[in-house]
Amino acid sequence: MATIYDIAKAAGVTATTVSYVLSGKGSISAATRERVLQYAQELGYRPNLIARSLIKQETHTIGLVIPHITNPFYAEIAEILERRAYAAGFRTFITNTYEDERFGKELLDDLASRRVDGIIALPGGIALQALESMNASGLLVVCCLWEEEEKQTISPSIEFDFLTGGQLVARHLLESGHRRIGLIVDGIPDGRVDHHLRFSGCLQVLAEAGIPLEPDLLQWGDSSLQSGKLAAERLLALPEPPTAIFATNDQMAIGAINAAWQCGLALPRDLSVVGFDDILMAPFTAPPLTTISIDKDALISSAMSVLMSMIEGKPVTLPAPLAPNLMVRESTAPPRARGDGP
Amino acid sequence: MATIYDIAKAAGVTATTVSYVLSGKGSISAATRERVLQYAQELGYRPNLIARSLIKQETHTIGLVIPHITNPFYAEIAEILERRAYAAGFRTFITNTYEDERFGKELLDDLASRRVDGIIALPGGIALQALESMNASGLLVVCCLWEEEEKQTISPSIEFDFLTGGQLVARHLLESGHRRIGLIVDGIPDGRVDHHLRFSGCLQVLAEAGIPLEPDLLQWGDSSLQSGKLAAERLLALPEPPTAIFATNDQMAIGAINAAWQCGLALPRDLSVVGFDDILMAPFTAPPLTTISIDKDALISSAMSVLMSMIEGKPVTLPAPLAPNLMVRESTAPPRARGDGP
DNA sequence: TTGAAAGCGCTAACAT
DNA sequence: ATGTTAGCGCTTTCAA
Repeated sequence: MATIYDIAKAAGVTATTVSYVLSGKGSISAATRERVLQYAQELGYRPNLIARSLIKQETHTIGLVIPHITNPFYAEIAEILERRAYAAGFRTFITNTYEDERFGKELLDDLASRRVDGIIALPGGIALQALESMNASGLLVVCCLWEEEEKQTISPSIEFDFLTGGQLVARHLLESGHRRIGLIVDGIPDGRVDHHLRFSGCLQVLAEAGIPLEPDLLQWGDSSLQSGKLAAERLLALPEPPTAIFATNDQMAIGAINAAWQCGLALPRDLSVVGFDDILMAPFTAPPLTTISIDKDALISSAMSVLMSMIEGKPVTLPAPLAPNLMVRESTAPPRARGDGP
Repeated sequence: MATIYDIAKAAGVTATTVSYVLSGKGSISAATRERVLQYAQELGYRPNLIARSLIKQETHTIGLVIPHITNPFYAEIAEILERRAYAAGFRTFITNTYEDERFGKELLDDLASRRVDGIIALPGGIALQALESMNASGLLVVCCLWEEEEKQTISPSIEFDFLTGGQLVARHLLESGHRRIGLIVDGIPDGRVDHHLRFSGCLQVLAEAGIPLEPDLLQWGDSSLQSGKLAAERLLALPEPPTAIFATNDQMAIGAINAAWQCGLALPRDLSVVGFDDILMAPFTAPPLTTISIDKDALISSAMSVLMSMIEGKPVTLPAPLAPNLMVRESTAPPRARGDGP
C-alpha cells in the first residue's frame, strides 16, 4: 500500500510536503498541491492511522464494554454510541464480557494495550478492582448505569435513578388494583442482586402498601429470555399465582409473556407483565410491553461528553442521574375480579 | 505509560533485551529475565500494540460491516464473530452502515486506514463498487449472505441457500392448507428487492401450486419491526385478508404478530405468521415464531477460516452454501375453515 | 547472552 | 514554499 514517500517520489517533492498537503497544514503552492493530490489519488493512497496514532499518542478509538451485545438493550446503546463516536471522529471497539469478570479484566487490558483514548463501561463483568487498575494506568473510563450495592464507582459515572424506576412500576401495578405481584429479578439467590435498586424500589413501595414479599413470589433470573420464561413458569404454577409480574428487564418480561401464552393465559386480562429498559422491541410484543424507559440517547450523550472532556483534559461536570419514565402499554390492566368469566 | 525503555533503564539492560524477555524470543539468562519481568510489573507496563502493529504490518483487528447492530440477527452474528476472533487473537471493529452505501464506503475506507487485517461484510449498505475498490487496495474482504440479484460478488463469499429457504416456507404454508398468503418483503416497490431470493423461492412454489401472486398480497418493508407491523396492517385490512403471512425476516414477522394482536386476532387460529433468520427471540414470541434458521455459528466459522487463510496467504477453499432449516413453531397452523367459530 | 542500529509511516519543530 | 531531521515504541537483523 502506498505511503507518503511513494507519493513524494512520484511528485518529486519530500514526504513533508506530502504530509502538509494531505493534512492541509503549512503553506503549499497550488501547483504542488494539485500534483501531490493527483498522485495520491492515482496510487490509491490511504493514510496509515497506525503510524499517525503512534506519533500523535492518540488512536481516535474508544472501547465500549458491555455484558452481551445480543441483549437488545446493549445493542441499542452500542449503536447510539457508535454513531456519536463516529461523528466525533472516533471508532468504537465493542466488547462483550459475558458477565465474566476475569474475561472483563482481560478485555480492559487489551483495550489499554491498543491504546484506546477512552472506555465507556456498563456493569456486568467488570470488577471494581479492574476499574481501579485502569485508573492506575491512567486509562480514561466512564461508567454508566452502575447499580452495585456498594455505590463507590471510582471512575466518573453516569447514573440512572433505578430506585425510582422500581417504585414507578410498583405504584403502577398497585394503582391498577394488583395485590399479588410476582417478581423476576436478575440476581442470585442469597447472592449478589444485579438489579438491586429496581428491586428495592419496588419492594419498598409494596411494603408501604402493606404488602410484604411472599418468598414464592420472588424468582431469580439472569436477564435472559429463557430465564424470564422459566421464572414465570414457576410463578404461574403456584397454587395462587400472581395477577401481575414485574421482570427487572425487558428480555425476561418477554420470556414471561411467552410463558403466559404457553399457559393459555390472555394478556392483559389474565395477567399483567411489566419490564424494564424499554428496548425497541417493547412496543412490538403481543401485547405491547409496559416498561420503564431509559433515555439511551441522553445516557450516551452524557457519557460521550464526559469522556471527551476527560480526553481533552478539561474539567468534567457529571450530569444529574437520569430519570426513569414509565411507558404504559397494553401488557398491564386491572386484574380480573375473582370468578370473572373466562 | 511505561515503555520498554523505561524498563530497560530500571533493569540496567537495553530495550532489545526487554523486548526479548517480553516476547519470549532470543535467549536470556534467568536472572535478567526475572529482573525485567519484575520491573515490567512494577511499572505497570502494557505493550503498545500500536507500535507493534506499525512494525509488524498487522493489527490483529478485523472489521465487521453490517447494516444495523440493533437488528438482533446482526447482533447475534457480531457476538459470535467477536468471540471467535478474540479466541484467534483478533479484536473486532463492528460498524453499521445503516443501509447507506455512501456511509458504507466511508466505513470501509476508515477500516482500511486503520489497517484492519481483514473485513467480514454483510449485505446492506455496501456497493459492489466499494468492494472492488477494497480489493484494488489489497484489503481482504469476505462477504457473507449476499443476496443481490447480480450474483457476482468479487470477493470470496459464504453463501446461504435463500432460494430454498423461501421454498420451504411456501411449502410449509401450502401443506398446512393455506391458499391465501400475504407476503412482507424487504425491498422497494419497482426497485431493488433486498430479500430477492427468499421472495423468489416462495413465489416459485406458490406458482407451481397454481397460486399466482395477487398484487394486494405483496407488501414491502425494510426489515424493521415497524415496517412489518405497517405492512401487516395493510394486509389485514384487505377485503379478503390472508390466512397466513410470510415476512422475509423475523423482525418484520414480529411486527406482523403485533399487528394481528392489535386487530384482536388469535394466533395461530386466525392467522399464521412465518419469519426468516431464527433470531434468539423467535422461540419467545407469543406465539413462538415459525421461521427459517440460518446457522450463524457455521456461517461465522466459515467466514473466519476463509479470512484467516487469506491473511496467512494460504489458498482458500470456499464452503458449500449453507442450508436453510425450517423451524416449525406455534405461529403456524392450518387456516380456520370458513365460518369456523368466532 | 546481550547490544547497536535500522526502520515501520507518519508528524512537526526547525531550518533554508 | 519546501526540505532536513528527529522521533513515536517497538521488532529484528547483525555483531560482539
